[in-house]
Amino acid sequence: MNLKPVRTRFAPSPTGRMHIGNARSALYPFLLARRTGGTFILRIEDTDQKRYSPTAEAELIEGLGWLGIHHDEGPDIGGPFGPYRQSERRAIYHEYAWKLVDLGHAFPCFCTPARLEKVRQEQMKNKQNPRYDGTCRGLELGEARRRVDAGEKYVIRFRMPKEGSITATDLLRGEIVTDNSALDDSVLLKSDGLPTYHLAAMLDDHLMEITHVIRGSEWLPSMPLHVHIIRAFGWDEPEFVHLSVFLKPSGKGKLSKRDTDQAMKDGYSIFLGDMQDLGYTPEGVLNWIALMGWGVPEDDLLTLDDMIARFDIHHLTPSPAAINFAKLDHFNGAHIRSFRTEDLAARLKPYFLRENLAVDDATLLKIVPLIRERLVTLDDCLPFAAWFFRETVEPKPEELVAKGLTASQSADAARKSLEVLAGLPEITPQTAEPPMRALVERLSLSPNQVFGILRVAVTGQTVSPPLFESMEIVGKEKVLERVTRAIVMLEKM
RNA sequence: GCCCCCAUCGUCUAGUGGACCAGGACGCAGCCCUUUCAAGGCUAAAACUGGAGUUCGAAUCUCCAUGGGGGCACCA
Repeated sequence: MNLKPVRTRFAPSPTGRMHIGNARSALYPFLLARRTGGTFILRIEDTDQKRYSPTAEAELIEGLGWLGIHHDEGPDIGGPFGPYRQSERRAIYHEYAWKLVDLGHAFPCFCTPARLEKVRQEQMKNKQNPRYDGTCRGLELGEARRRVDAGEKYVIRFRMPKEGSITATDLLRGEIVTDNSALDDSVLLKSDGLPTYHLAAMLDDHLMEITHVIRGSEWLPSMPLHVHIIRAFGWDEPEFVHLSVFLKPSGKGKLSKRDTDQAMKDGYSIFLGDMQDLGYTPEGVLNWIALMGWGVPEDDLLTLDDMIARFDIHHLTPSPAAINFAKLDHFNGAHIRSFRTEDLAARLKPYFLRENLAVDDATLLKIVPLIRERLVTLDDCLPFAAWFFRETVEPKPEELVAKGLTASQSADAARKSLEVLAGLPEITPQTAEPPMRALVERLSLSPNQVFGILRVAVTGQTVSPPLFESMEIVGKEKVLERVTRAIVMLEKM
């Protein structure tokens, strides 16, 4: 792999919520930049004032920060190639668009949207390809300038050659040859003075000295146009890499609103903003999205640093990938298991606080090792451990009855257990487990039965962290109190 | 309608003409461990879309078909 420092960029348009597709489009260029000791840039492509969403940019930056994908230059931190927000680069686009006119590669166009729409309808009706009909293409430049100066509304279109073909190269797919006759006189500068993506992105990538353009495959069909624009200026084009799209879990089609709604019902989401609430970690999410479209040999449990060390653009795959939430869960759980106790405790704490539980750090630190390997998402700490932070537990009477025993038999087992536990100086796995096992033996019952009764009595639930470890944390006094109460409940049944 | 891209287990993928009766991971099933739930260990089932060609030899190269995806805006 060529390790010359690259300059890459993530160039989202702030129009909606940040999702895993965006995240991956940021991840790969980031990895390439870090891998080569290069530079990763954030550029905001806000040239569509109709679709602009003021909260989107903040969400984008927040999402990147959460994942640990930090940019070296961007609208929030500046840099030598700014501004990094396209709406602030108006003058540049204007200048270069007219430069292209002067070079003969573009022309001003005065056609009204209404007329163009009519032409398009006509063409569709005649089963022709919808495209610009060339009305202003032959306009004399002096005349065109006069009309512009007179204040007439205009756009600037690229003057696409009528003949010949163009060869564009995608790093993952190789050379793609396109007949120019299949290409259109696309608009470069809109009548509001702002550029279209085609002009803005090519210009900025050149001006910001981007060496590798890594973007979604929805841009593949317009790559020939982009290469035309770049060459019209006399520049060399960067390396292009078009990432495959994410498909819905079934693999049939891309994700729709309906699919994302369904995912949310199942406790999943593709939006970064939701994923944190759902208990996903940046490590898990990153690992998940990184491996959709990147074939990493051997171990696939990767941290960001692992990814940087192994990233190779040639191992990206061009085919679409169906998302698989089960795999997200796997990676999330695996990363959680790898966290140090203090780290995991700190990450879990907000989820307890969210439920208004009185978490104290010392207790939390003791709980973490007990629940660590049981967590798939961070908020799974609640069903396992929320009860530790409540004054009392509320066992269901029927759950106190052990399998295969009656209520009074269960009460009896509980009474005998209470005697054993009460006789201990303190309850720890070391002190309590041997005598309790001996008791089980003496009663000719199974550990499952007796420990089950105690589990429900002490934790209030049938599923919990290991029993004796939990008892140690809760403390002898509360354990005896709760077992006593359970006996009363059983006797009343 | 036209243009472009893609195609290996259910899913993500390894594989760049012989080392492939196709490897890994997730999921699924079974077993082991086990006080619940997990985690962990072991085992199993599971794929080269189809057809022509090139070649001594093809998952790998070519063509066609099929399927899937994307695009054809004064949106990105």
